[in-house]
Parts: sequence; C-alpha cells; structure tokens
Amino acid sequence: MIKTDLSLFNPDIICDSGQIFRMYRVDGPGSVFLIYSGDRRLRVERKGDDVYFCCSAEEYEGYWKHYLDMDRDYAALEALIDPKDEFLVRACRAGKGLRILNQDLFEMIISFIISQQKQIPSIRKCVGALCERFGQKHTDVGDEIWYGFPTARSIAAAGPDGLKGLSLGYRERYIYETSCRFIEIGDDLKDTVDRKAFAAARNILLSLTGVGEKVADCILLFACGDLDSFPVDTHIISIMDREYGENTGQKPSPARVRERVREVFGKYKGFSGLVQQWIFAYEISGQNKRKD
DNA sequence: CCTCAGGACAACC
DNA sequence: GGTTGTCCTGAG
Repeated sequence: MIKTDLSLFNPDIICDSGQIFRMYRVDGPGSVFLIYSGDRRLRVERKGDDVYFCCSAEEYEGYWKHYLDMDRDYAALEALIDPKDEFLVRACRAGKGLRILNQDLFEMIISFIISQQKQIPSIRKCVGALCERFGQKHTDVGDEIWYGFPTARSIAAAGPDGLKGLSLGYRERYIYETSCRFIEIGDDLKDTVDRKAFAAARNILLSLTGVGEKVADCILLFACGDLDSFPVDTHIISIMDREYGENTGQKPSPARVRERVREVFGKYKGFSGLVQQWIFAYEISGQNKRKD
C-alpha cells in the first residue's frame, strides 16, 4: 500500500477528466477505483482525505509512480497561473488533485480513435468490448475475470471484419488499418517519443488512418509525456468562445480558435496541456456554470 | 422526425 | 489554406 492524499491525487476528478477510459468506480462514488493499463491493474482507495494505491513498493516504483505522474510537482505549476485569469483560477482550484497520466501509447491511439464523435460513456463501452474480444484474459484465483488491452497484432490478426459487432461504426476501418500500421512503425514511433521529438512524433501520428490533429494531440499529452500538447475539441472551442471570445457574434473558424488558444495560453510554455485539462475537466464537470 | 456527440477525410474553391 | 458534406451509432 502506498499512501498519498487528495490534494496530490484525486481519483474522482481523474476518473471524470476524460483522459482515461478504463478507470472504474467499484464501490459507489468516492471510495474504491480500479485503473487498468495494458495488462496491469491498480486498486485505488480513498478514505477521507487519504488515498491509497494498493500495490507493492516494487510495482509502484517500477510502473505506477510514473504512470500516475507522481514524480511531478503540480503545486509549482499551479503557482505560475495568471491570477487575473478568473476562469482558469476557478478551474485550477476545482481541479486540485488532477494529474496527467502517462498511459500506454497504443492504448491511447486506439482509445482516442474510438472517441471521435462519441460521448464518454459510449467510449468506455466500446473500449471495454474491444478488450473483451481481443485482450488477454486474466483469471486470478478468487477474483473476477478481467481483460487487458489488446495488442496491435491481436487486432490485426482478426482481419478487416474482425471488429464487427462492437458498435464502432466507421471507426472499424480506422482501428484495423492503424493496428496493421502500428506493427510496422510502432517501434520507430516509440523511439521518436523517447527522444522527445514531439513534432516528428505528431507527424507520424497524423499519418495514421483516423488520427487527425485533435486525436494526435490527445495521444501526445496522455501517452507521450508532451505536457505542452493542447488538444482543441468542441468543449475547448466552446470555452474559448464563451470565456475568451471576441464577441463577434458568429462562430470563429477552427484555425482562429487555435490561434486564440496560443494567444491566451501560449504563456504557459511547457505545461499548456495541463492547463487544457484543468479547463476541460472543469467544463465537463458542470461546475463552470457560475452560481452568482 | 431531428440534432448532436471530445473528428477525420475527401472533395471542392 | 479554408470550407462543406459524409461517415456509424446511440442518446435526447
């Protein structure tokens, strides 16, 4: 058991932040969570303000500590926020204990291809179904059965029609073709990420079928350690228009929104992706609506 | 019946 | 390079 506290790791906020689709509440809100990553699983328990990671010190040091991003000083980054930006200050305050997880590369590629034009509960369902069909089956004694995340090979091996019946729609072809391609270029992509050549990694990601700018930026942020990646989705567009807009009366073009994001958040160089998560999580939590 | 959801892509101009 | 229509599927 590894002990921390809510201000450093808030499982409720992380579970609902939309960066992870295989984190589940076990025991109702605010008590027990299960986090799945590849073929690993971690139990997280909250008791009051205390939070416990249920694993050995070896497992923690060897994997989960980095996965949970526990070696980063978030308080130091919070302190850099512009106090005049009231929306961001509120979002940051509401997001205390939010962390950017360092998730598996292939898992994030497939998960965020699935995420397009879907709502989070639907994404969870699809990812879970994909794991059940293609993932490794875990049958620990005295425990319920669970499944790991599929490998690119296991998906590709089933052929182009192997994904039918999972409610993936037009994403079937994207997932199949990207799995085939990942077998070829996966190692090269990982090397590029390890060298922190994020611009090059982004170009490789953009060459994958079904990966556009938004999905590529999510993968960079949630799996590649590129804390400066700022995914622009419909929620961010809505925030930029409502909180940082120019009140032109008509919706700005996507390019203009991206430009505006750089104007407003460019000063948070090195951690603008964390800023994105703060305002994104705040937005979808519903707390953004002021109660004057 | 319609619209929209954490987009991507191809076909235009 | 910017804009528009189309793509499964499920929920409201």
